[in-house]
Amino acid sequence: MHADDRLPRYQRLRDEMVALVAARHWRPGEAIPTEQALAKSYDVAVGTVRKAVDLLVAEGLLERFQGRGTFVRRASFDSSLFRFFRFQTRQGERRIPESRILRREVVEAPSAVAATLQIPNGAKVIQMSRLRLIDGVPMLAEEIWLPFDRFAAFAQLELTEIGDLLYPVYEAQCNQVIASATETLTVEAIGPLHARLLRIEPGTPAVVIERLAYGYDRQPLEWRRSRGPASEFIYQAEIR
Amino acid sequence: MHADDRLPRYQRLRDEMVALVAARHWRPGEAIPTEQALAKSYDVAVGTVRKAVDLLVAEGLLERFQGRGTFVRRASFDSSLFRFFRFQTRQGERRIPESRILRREVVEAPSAVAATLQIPNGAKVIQMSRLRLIDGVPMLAEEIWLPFDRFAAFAQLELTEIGDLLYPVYEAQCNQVIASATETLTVEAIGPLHARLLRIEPGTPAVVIERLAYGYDRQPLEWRRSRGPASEFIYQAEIR
DNA sequence: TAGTGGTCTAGACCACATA
DNA sequence: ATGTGGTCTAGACCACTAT
Repeated sequence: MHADDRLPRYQRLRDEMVALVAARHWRPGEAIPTEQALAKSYDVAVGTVRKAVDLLVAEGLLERFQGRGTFVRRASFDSSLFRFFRFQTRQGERRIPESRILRREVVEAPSAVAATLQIPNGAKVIQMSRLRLIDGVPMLAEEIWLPFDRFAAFAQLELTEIGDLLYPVYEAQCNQVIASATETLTVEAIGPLHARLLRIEPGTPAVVIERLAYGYDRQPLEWRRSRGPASEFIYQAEIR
Repeated sequence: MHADDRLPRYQRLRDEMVALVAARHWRPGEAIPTEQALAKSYDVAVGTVRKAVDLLVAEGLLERFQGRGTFVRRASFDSSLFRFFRFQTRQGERRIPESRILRREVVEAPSAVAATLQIPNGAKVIQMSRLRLIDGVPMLAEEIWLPFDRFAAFAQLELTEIGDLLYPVYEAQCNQVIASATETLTVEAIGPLHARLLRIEPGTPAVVIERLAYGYDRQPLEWRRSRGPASEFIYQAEIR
C-alpha cells in the first residue's frame, strides 16, 4: 500500500504523519515525537523532518511551540464562515450559541443528499433541523444530514444528551472525527418558513452557508445548510 | 532607517527584498538574482536565502520556476471576492467586464473617505462612479475614491483614454502601483438608485464588496464600493 | 552543456519552557 | 540543567530549462 518513491522524502514523511493522525495513533492535543526522534526513526536528516512538519503546520494539522514541542491541533473551525456573523452577546463577547434540535428523523436520502454525501441512492440518512440562539434570540436555522450507517448511534441518543456542539458528540458516540470542511456562501431572500423561525420578515436578505464536512479519510461525513440574517454578516479577506 | 538586529537574518533579507520591489528596482515580471548570487551579495548561506524567498513566495510577491529563475509576480487579484460573481458570458467563459464611467469629479473628501484613505480632512479626492457590464448587461455598480494629490494626472485624462481596467492606468499615468488590498463583503437590500443602474427590483438582495487597495508602502491608494445582484454570487472556502 | 531552482544532509549554536 | 524547537551554515546531488 505504499507511496511513490519518486516523491520527495519530506512529502512521504508528511503523508505518513497524516496517516498516524488519521489512525488516531497521534491524537489531538498530544505532542508528537521530537524532531530528532523522528529523524532517527525515519532515517532522514532533521532538516527534512522540519520541512515535513512545516507543511503540516501550514496546513493546520500540527502546532509548534518553541521549547515545548509539536502538537496535534484540534480542528477548531476558527476560520469557518460562521465566524463572520456578528453574533455578539449584549456585552460584545463571542459565545457558542445555544442549540435547539427541532426535529430528528431517519429517512431515505433525497438524491441530492445522497450524491453530496457519496452514499447509494435511497440509503438511509439522519435528517435534523436545528435552531441556534444567542440570549434566546434565533440567529441561525440549520438543516443537517448524516449518513445513517456511520451515525446509527446518534439516532438513538436522547435529545437532552446532545449539547450545543455536535462534533464532540459525533466523536464520542459514533467515533467519527471531523477533520476538514468546505463551505459555500450564497444569499437569498428568506422564505416564509425560515423567516418565522428566525423571527424576521419574509423576503429579508439571508446568508446561506452550506458546509460539507469530511473525516481524515476524506469521506463526507456531514452536510449542513444554515441560514442567518444577512444584516448580521460581514466577511473580510486579504487580497494579493 | 534600519531593521532590528534581533530579527532572524531571513526576515531581514525578506524585508530588504520587499523594499527592492517597492522601490521598483526589481519590477513585476522580471527575474531576481539567483539564490547563489543573493547569498554572496548579502553574505548569508543559500539556505537562508531560500527561506526568505519561501516567505515571499507564500505571500505571493515572488514566483519560482525550477530551472528558469525566481520572478516578481504581477499583482493579479486572482483571489478577489469579485471572482465569486458568476458573471459568465453566454458561452460560460470568464471575461473582463466592460466598464462605463458614468461620472468623475474632484471634490472635498467626505470625512469617512478621508479617514479610510488616511488623508487630511477636507483634502481633495477624485470621485468616480462606474458601471461594469457583460454582454451589455449591468453586473456591478461601483463608486471609487482616489486621493487627488497622488492621482492628479488621472483627473485630466479623457474618459475615452481609460480602458476596462483601472490599475494599469494608475500605473502608467500616475506611477501608482497597487500591491495588495483588503476586501469586505456585506449584503443589503438594494436601494432604488442602484436598482435602476443594475436593472433589478428595489429591495432585491445585493452583495456589497468594499475594497481598500494599498501600494507597496502600505499607503491606501484607492477605495471602492461595488454592488452586484446577490443571485449571481457564490463564495467557497476550505475550512480546517 | 551550463545554469537555475529543488532536495537532502550533518552539524553548530541560540532561545525558550519546564522541572 | 535539560530538552525542545528556531536559526544558520556549507556543501552535495538531482531535475528542469534554455542554448
